[in-house]
Amino acid sequence: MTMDQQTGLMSLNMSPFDLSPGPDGSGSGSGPSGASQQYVPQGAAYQCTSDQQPFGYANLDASYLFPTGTGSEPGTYLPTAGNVCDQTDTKDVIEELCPVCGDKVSGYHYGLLTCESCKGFFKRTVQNKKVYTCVAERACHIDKTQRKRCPFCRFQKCLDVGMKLEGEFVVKIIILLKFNVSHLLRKPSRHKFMYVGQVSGSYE
DNA sequence: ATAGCCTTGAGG
DNA sequence: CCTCAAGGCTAT
Repeated sequence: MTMDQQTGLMSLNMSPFDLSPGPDGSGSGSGPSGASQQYVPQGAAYQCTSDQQPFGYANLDASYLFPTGTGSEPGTYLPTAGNVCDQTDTKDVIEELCPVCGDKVSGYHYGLLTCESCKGFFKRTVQNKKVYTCVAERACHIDKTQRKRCPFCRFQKCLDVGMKLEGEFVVKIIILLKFNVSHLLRKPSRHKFMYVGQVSGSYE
């Protein structure tokens, strides 16, 4: 493997790959193309338990998870189809917000409702095999105004909330992760292998 | 590099 | 034919 691949994989592997299926076990790997408006992304990390700060990623903005405000102020997050907290029917009333940065969503992209910029960012990152580094502690706050500041944490958050590509490319990434990256880490992440299991299973 | 807009193609 | 998501294009 080339050095370029290695660094890329290291970058990917630093993200918490907890894309395990939701409680309904619907993690079949079916893509958004086959999804209706009921499509629920598999972003387990963003589901609701009151004490959830999974895996110690402080950049998971708690205000996105557990809104306490009225929802009237800009940037306030309320549950949407992309965030399966005990949903009331706020969807019809409140403009949907990107689970990554809180910007206005433009549709389903890579598995869930996101804004146009995060869609493009995710696309560029994956297609160009971008390798980012975080100058802080991989826990940067990501919102609409600060999303440009740390692409590492932004991409990490994209993965956290459940953005994913479909098809062969993902399988290749998973295989590479499984066979080439785990040994590079002193402490392999169990979450990574949860992800591997889910995705590889869907292609059996 | 980012983000908004446009084009394309697949599926219903 | 319509809708929607992926990818392309381009101004910033």
